[in-house]
Amino acid sequence: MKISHAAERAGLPVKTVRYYADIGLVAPSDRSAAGYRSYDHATIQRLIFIRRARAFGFGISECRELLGLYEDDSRSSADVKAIAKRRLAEIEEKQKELQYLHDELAHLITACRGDDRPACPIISGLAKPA
Amino acid sequence: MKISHAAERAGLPVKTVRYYADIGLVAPSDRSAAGYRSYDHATIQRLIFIRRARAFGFGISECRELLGLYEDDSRSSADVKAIAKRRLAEIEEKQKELQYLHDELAHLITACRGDDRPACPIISGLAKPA
DNA sequence: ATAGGCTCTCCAGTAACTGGAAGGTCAAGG
DNA sequence: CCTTGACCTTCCAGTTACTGGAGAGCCTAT
Repeated sequence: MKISHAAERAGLPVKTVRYYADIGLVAPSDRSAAGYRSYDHATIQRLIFIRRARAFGFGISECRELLGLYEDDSRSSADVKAIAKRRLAEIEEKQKELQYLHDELAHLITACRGDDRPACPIISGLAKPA
Repeated sequence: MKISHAAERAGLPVKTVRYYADIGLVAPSDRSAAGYRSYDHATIQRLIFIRRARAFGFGISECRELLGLYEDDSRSSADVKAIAKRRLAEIEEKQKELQYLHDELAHLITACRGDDRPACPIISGLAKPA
């Protein structure tokens, strides 16, 4: 299967599939005589796996780790769980941050009349000290 | 006031202050004979404004817009409110996304026994179709 | 006079792609 | 047989918002 087909199956842009090959994340299963990348079923599965892991916010290096575990039939589920838990903690951290931003910004917006006069609590709020 | 002093007052790394000067976001108020950047009170206020806006997640180009409004005494508060609202919507979008990720990942983690056996719902969950 | 602590500019690298240019390959149609 | 068009290839540059480092200049104190 040539790259555009494989990319479509995996739900990724062609450019990205090529990129993953370049950085050695998912190598094509073969190359045609003309040098065309060729992808078989297992390789496409790997691409799908990566797409989903990325969608979960795992970075490329974490994807590499996870892919290793995915391919390794003798892995322990504890290894995977550890990585996932780390990621979950990061997500929760980010959620707290966002909640804080949200509340403060919403507060400023509520305080702003939004008319054609210059007085604006948003601007003053941003200009404040630390 | 030389750059390190100004950076400290503004709560930014020196490198960043120099960077902001390079991209024309906050120019130093003056240059010494030796070419040293020099920052006065108003300029430092601008740096602080930017730091806070960045902390709110506004991108550099939005900061540029906001800074323009900050400096413009004849601005309407409506202009500022519009930008802030856009940003708030983005934050809320991101929050929904994160919530979804959080729940799905937490679900997978709960389902995983985390022992030394290979069976792992996290891995299978990531490998699943679309 | 020299040591240290500033400062300057410029270059390169980060994460994870994305876009584009220049050129090779392949099947179908005229 | 030739051309057209849709593919494919590689490589280079740009994106965001910095950050680190090299090499060199400046300034103050001892």
